[in-house]
Amino acid sequence: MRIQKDQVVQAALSLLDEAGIEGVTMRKLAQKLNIQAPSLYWHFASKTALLDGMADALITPVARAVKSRARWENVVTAVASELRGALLSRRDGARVFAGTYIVTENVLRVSEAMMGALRKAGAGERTAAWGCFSILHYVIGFTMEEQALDPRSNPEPVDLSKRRAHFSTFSPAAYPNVYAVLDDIFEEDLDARFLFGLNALLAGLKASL
Amino acid sequence: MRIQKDQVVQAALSLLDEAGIEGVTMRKLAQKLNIQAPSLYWHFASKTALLDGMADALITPVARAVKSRARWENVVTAVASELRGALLSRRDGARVFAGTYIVTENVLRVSEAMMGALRKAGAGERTAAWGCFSILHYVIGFTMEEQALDPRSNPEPVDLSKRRAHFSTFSPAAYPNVYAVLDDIFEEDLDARFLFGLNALLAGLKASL
DNA sequence: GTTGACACCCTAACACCGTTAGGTAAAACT
DNA sequence: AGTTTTACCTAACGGTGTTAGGGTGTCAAC
Repeated sequence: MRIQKDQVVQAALSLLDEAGIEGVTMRKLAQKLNIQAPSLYWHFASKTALLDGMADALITPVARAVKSRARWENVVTAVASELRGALLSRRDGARVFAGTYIVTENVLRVSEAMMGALRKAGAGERTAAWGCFSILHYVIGFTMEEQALDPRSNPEPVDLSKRRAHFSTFSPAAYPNVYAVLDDIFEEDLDARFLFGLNALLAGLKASL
Repeated sequence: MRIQKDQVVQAALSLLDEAGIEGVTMRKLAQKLNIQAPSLYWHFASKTALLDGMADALITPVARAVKSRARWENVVTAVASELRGALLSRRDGARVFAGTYIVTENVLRVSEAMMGALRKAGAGERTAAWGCFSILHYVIGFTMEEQALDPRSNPEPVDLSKRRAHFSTFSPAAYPNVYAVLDDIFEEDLDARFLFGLNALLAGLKASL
């Protein structure tokens, strides 16, 4: 065995960081591994399968060491934050993950940790299942948008003043409420914004126990 | 004017329904309009610009007739549901929307409606702004996943029994909580699931007013 | 010690992609 | 009538995922 599947995935993730999701091509990846592009098809049936492998590798660290002793809210928050962190750890990571639909041991482990916490909190089957998915959807949606605005992902970083200037091309009279909260729309503390929504979701779920 | 920008977008959306997001190519779109592919560049500077136009057209109907007289929770729920409906109205609609980052009148109108409702409920600037985005992220995350499993989007519809069978390849002992709530994971009433998460989020926001 | 299987990689090529350069006919404006 | 603008054209470039079919080294079995 000269090259293993896992090495290909690692090289692909490294390429992802360098070139972004659009720059991950079979030829460039092959070049990184000092082989020819068609040889990659020995390891992966298709590029989609490769992206699935990348997505799976991306979330491998999540919920690895989940301490179920903690209070259930803290467990859920920790897992959600770890997932966000994992997606953010690579350029376009959220896009890669959202673009695939995989059911692997890693995905199950994350779900298990979250559903376990919810059930421990006294949630019924339905509340645990749907609540878990609601949280995951929020995390993915948030992180995708967060990363789309990340300067690292964008060829030319969108600076804040330009975005505000673009907003000014619209009539303030037509969108009074948007203008009223403009400062908070452009707030850059994304950790705080993430936790705000997550806590709201969590509080809502807690109320329906 | 033989062909207007709007006609191109409409044809592109029609092509999207027929061929999916991967099937939307400049050549196929040109064929649909009885012109040659490079001519499309007269109307759009790039394919990305075209996709932006498609995303914008997709959400045009949302929050068109929002009755701000209603109770604020109902306004938020209505706008969120309309957004989900708009994304679901076209094959891969959520993927198209999530793949772009646009700030247009249509986007502002949706935000305005939602933030207006939140502020009317007594939310501070920050709660209104961040709460609005939390809801939008949830809607997009949910709808993306919903549509990824939609038989219409998938070449070969993933049937339920196969997905359950795939789950059985994993050890129930390792994932007891997942197995305990399996019936609810596979519940097919997606309207109910959507509203479940939305209501939780809404309840959480209400508590922090 | 030869044979065969298998793992891993190769070259060549196909059909398709987004995009650019440069030209052309018709319509609109002055 | 002359000029500009609009809306299209052909030809072509460099890139994409993927397939077909062939090679070469390693390692076990006879």
